[in-house]
Amino acid sequence: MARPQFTSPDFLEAARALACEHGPAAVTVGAVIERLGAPAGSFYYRFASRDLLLGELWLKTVLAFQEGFMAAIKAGDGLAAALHTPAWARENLDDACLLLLYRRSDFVHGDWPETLRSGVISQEKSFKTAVTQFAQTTLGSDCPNTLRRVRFALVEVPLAAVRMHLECREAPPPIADELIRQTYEAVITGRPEQ
Amino acid sequence: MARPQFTSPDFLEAARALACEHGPAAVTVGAVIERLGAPAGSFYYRFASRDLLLGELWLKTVLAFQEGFMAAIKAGDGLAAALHTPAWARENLDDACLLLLYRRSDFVHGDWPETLRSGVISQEKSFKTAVTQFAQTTLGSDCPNTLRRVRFALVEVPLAAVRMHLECREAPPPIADELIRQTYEAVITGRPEQ
DNA sequence: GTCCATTTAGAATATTAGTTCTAGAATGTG
DNA sequence: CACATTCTAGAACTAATATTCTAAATGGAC
Repeated sequence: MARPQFTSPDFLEAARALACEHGPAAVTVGAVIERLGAPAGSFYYRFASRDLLLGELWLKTVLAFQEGFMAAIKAGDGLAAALHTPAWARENLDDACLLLLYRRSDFVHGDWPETLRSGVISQEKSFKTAVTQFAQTTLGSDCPNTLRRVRFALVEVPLAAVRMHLECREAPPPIADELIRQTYEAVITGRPEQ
Repeated sequence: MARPQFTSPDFLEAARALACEHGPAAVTVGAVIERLGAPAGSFYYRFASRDLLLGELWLKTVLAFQEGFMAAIKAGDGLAAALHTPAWARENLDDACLLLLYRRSDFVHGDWPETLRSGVISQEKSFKTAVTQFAQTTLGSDCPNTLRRVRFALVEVPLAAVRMHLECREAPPPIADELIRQTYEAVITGRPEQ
């Protein structure tokens, strides 16, 4: 059998480079194969479609990100979970640009390919249950407003604090962590009952 | 002279509707003229290019948003400026979806058309000087970290608090304001010196 | 060495979208 | 009632992109 010259990871890596430099829209099949010097046939031998490539790229990246977040939140350490965003972004600048600067729908519009659907659903689910569990055990409630509060402090604010730096392709500076921490204390620690 | 049947505002309005429902990428010339029942020629009689249409749409919307923000910040009321985002989003749900859910570069990639460039530059400039002035007069400093802090509390956090609701095309609920206020107090009011 | 699955190779095809072009209709003005 | 200007009309053109297809090269197994 012929020796594989262009493997799936090769294509994913090329796609990642293009996505974090110019956004997911720049990840055209043409651009990917040109970057790799591969023919179109080799690409379609590995991936049934462009959607599948971008879907795999996104899913792989979000799962890598979520790993540390889930560990912290399951340990009951909400502040560590909030600070995971800048920390992970520093360690994985390219992946962070790709994941945190764009929306999931920029990678896959509409319906996800059958193959990836279960992966995305389980990713969403495990995230939601972890947040709910944290709200319940740490704040003693999982009413909508408490969940909203947790999501704000653990997800939205860290993302907001980090975004402008990622837009310059720079690692988030220490002030980002400080802002996240202060917000966390005001919004979560400050009111453990409501 | 022939009576105008399809005016510039007509095209802008159709583009706005498409953009806030399906994102700026869905604003194709074909979709716009189909929505209006206009021929392609009429569109290009009003707009030199698709870029110009999307550029005008974005600029018009951002200026409408900025109006209230600038009024509050120039009055020295930082909290009011921060709360302007959810307030404006409630009053202008469609415009908010368009403006706050996407990035400027989703509307115009790369260079802006000559006609709009000065408008965009002056918009950026007036925003920056207002923020700097606020930092100086209210916090007594305009060092990078103070500016970062102000930008966080007045722009990034309000945006983060509002985004998930806009994604469902819903008005931000009161809890959004509460989170913005608590963050503002922790990050700005709480430390008027550093 | 022949055979076969694997993989490369890239030309051909299809679709979508932006833009241009030419012809003609509408309407205020002289 | 011409006539010039403004605008409509939509076919035609161009470029980019995803995808398919057929042929051939590769390299291990028998």
